[in-house]
Amino acid sequence: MATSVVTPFKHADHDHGHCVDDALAQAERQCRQRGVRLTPIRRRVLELIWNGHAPVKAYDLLDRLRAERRSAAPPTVYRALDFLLEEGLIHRIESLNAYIGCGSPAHPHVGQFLICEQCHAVAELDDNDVHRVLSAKAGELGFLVSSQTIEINGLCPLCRDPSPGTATGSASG
Amino acid sequence: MATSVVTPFKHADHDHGHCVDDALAQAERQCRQRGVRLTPIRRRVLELIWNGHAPVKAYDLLDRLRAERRSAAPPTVYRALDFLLEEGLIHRIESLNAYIGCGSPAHPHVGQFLICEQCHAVAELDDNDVHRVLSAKAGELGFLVSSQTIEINGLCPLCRDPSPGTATGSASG
DNA sequence: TTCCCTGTGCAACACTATAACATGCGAGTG
DNA sequence: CACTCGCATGTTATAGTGTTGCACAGGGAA
Ligand SMILES: [Zn+2]
Ligand SMILES: [Zn+2]
Ligand SMILES: [Zn+2]
Ligand SMILES: [Zn+2]
Repeated sequence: MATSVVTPFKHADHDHGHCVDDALAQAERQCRQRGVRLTPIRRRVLELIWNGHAPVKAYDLLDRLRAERRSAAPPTVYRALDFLLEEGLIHRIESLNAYIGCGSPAHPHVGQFLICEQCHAVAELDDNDVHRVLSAKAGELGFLVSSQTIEINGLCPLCRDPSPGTATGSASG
Repeated sequence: MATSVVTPFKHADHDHGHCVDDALAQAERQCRQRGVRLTPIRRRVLELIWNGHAPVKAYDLLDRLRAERRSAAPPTVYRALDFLLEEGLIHRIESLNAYIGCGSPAHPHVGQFLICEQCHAVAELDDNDVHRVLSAKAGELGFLVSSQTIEINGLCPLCRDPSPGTATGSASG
C-alpha cells in the first residue's frame, strides 16, 4: 500500500547534475534498445527539459534551441516533444501546456503529478491505489478507463514550511 | 462510501429540455442570491454549453454567438466563461481545452470527469474517496493539496456495449 | 448633474500547435 | 559506384486558443 513515487520533490541542494546525467544516460540506453534514434535535437530538448524539475513550455524550449541552432522553428521542438512523449521520456502537463521529464521511462505509464503553485516544482507518482479507486468509481458507472490525467495543485514541502535560508522561488536546481 | 455522482451518463432518450431548463433556472436563482448578474450574454453562453452533455470549445461558442450577435468576439466569450467558471456554473476540461456545465453549482468544488473517447459524453463525479486517497498520497510527500484536475478517458457504458439501434455517435441529447 | 462601477465593443496581439512541402542524409541493394 | 527508400530536419504558412488595452454605454450613488 506504499505510494509509488516516480519523482519526489528534491531538496534545494541536491546534486542536480546527477538527475540530468542519469536521465540522459537512461534515454540513450532505452532508445538504443528499442532501435529508435535519440538524435542531437531530441537529446538536447530532453536535456533542456531536465534542466529543472519544473514543467517547461514548448516556446521556451524553442527560444533556447534557437540560441544554438538558428534553424529551429515550432515544428522542430514539437517533433522532438512528440518523439519524447512517444518514448515515455517526458510527460505533458495538460493544465499548464508544459512538459516535464519522466523519472521512470522504462515502463509505460501515465503519471500523477503534484504541482507546487509557488515554486512550480513537480513530483510524479504512479500509484496503484489511485488508479484502483478511480477505476472502481468509474466501473460503478459502467465506464471503462483507458487513460488518466491527474494533476494536483498545492504547496510542496519547502514552500509550505520554508526554513530560514531556504530558497523557494525556483525549482531549477 | 458511495460514489458521489454530480452528472451521470445520460440515456440517449432522456428529456434534455429538463437538463437545460433546470441548469438555467438554478443559475438564475444562484446568481440572484449572490448578487451577481447573469446577463443575457452569460446566460446564452451557459445555455449553449448545456445544449449537450459534451464539452464545448470556446471558439465553437463564439461561432454560435456570432450567428446571433454580430459584435461577438473572443473576449465576449472568454469573459462569459470566466464569469461562469468563477460562479462554479461550468468547469473547464484541461485535456480538451473545453468547457462543460456543472451539475451541482450550488457548492464550490472541483469535479472529476469521465470522458468518453468515442461519443465525447462526460460524467462528473465529486467523490470523497478519490479526494481522500489523493490527499493522503500527497500528504505522504508533505504536499498540501489546494485543487485537483482529474480527467479520465475511456468508454462510456453506451459506447462500451452498444445495443442495436442505440446511437453512439453523439452526446448532444 | 457628476461620478463611479460594471459590462460590453473593438482592435490588436500573444501563445500554442499543426499542415504541407522541400531538402538532406545515411542504410541497404545491385 | 549509382540508386532509392525511409526518416529526420528545414521552411513557410496557417490553425487554434487565449489575453491586453482602451473606448463606450448604462445605471445607481453622491
Ligand atoms: Zn535534480
Ligand atoms: Zn514549492
Ligand atoms: Zn440532458
Ligand atoms: Zn460514449
